[in-house]
Amino acid sequence: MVDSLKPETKEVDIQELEEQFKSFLYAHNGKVTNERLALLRALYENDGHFSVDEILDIMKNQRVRVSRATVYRTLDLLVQSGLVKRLALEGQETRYESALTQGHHDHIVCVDCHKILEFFNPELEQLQDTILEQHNFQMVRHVHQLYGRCIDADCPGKKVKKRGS
Amino acid sequence: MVDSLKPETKEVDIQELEEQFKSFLYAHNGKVTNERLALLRALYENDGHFSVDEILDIMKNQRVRVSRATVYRTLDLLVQSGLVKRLALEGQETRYESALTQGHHDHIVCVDCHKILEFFNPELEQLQDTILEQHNFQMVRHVHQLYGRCIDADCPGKKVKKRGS
DNA sequence: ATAAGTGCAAAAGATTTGCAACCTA
DNA sequence: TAGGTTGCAAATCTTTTGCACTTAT
Repeated sequence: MVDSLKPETKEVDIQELEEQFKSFLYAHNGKVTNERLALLRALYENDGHFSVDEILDIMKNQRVRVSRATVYRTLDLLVQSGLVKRLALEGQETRYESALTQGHHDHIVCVDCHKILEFFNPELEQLQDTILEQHNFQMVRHVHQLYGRCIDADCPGKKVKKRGS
Repeated sequence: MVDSLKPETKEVDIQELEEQFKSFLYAHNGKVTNERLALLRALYENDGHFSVDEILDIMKNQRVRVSRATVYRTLDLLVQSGLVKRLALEGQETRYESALTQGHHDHIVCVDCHKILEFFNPELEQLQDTILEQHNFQMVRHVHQLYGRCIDADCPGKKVKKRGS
């Protein structure tokens, strides 16, 4: 029986996350700055997959002054620390999401409206491990994205179809 | 029973491919030029996953004069026509491969030496269809890449390990 | 002839980097 | 105070585009 679950959702404590990030920084000779903590919070207090521009907007709305360069540099740190995941989708900018609010998952993307859904399927995960093993590889990570057309009424793709152009 | 096959290999006739491409061009008000045919041949007479730079090198070696802009423009046409596949791998340039010498397949990539292997697993394909269906999406395509470390002796990742750095 | 293709150089978009001023520890 | 961090602007890198010239049909 095939079941594609939504990834499990976890309660995360921002305080605890900050501690984790601080530990990471300490271990890497890094310093704890307002910009860094604010970016961590921006990604965890908002739910979604954000582009760098969107992150800059979020922070601006929260009256946090930060440069684009610092956002890029900090995102690298957050990804290295494992607290944030980088999502390279085809045909759009790189996006970032909190890594600990959800269990591991992959993505479904609508090619018309760019909506992003998440899925998790244990069978799939198992199959991937087996395949890599068969080829004598040690798994590091995987990229798995399903691109399709959603059936939502407000999806631009749908509208175009109706006009029959 | 899990079996991750190598994708089936097909014999392709370059002449026939050229006809296919010409038909595509004709149907799109496009013209048949030397540059376009040469690029089609470059990708089919060489086996691999090539970056734009590599394609330019191949063509230069074959004494075909073509500009980078034309390569980009022609690759778009070839991808649209279905004769060539575009491969967006993380951390490296976009690559292109012939689409008809092999059946559908996905990729395994070594994060150390960037070696690319191909695999095909029917169960995996089936699972993906089911998942997309469950989420009310119409499948368009998918991106599936397994990143790992290969065990080959000449892989740079291996060498680093030996020194124990 | 005429619409489309080509090369070139400039433009665009995303990300990285050098550097002087500025903070954390 | 010493070394890491920040912002800014300049630099990179990849891909796209405007335009005058050339070619396929």
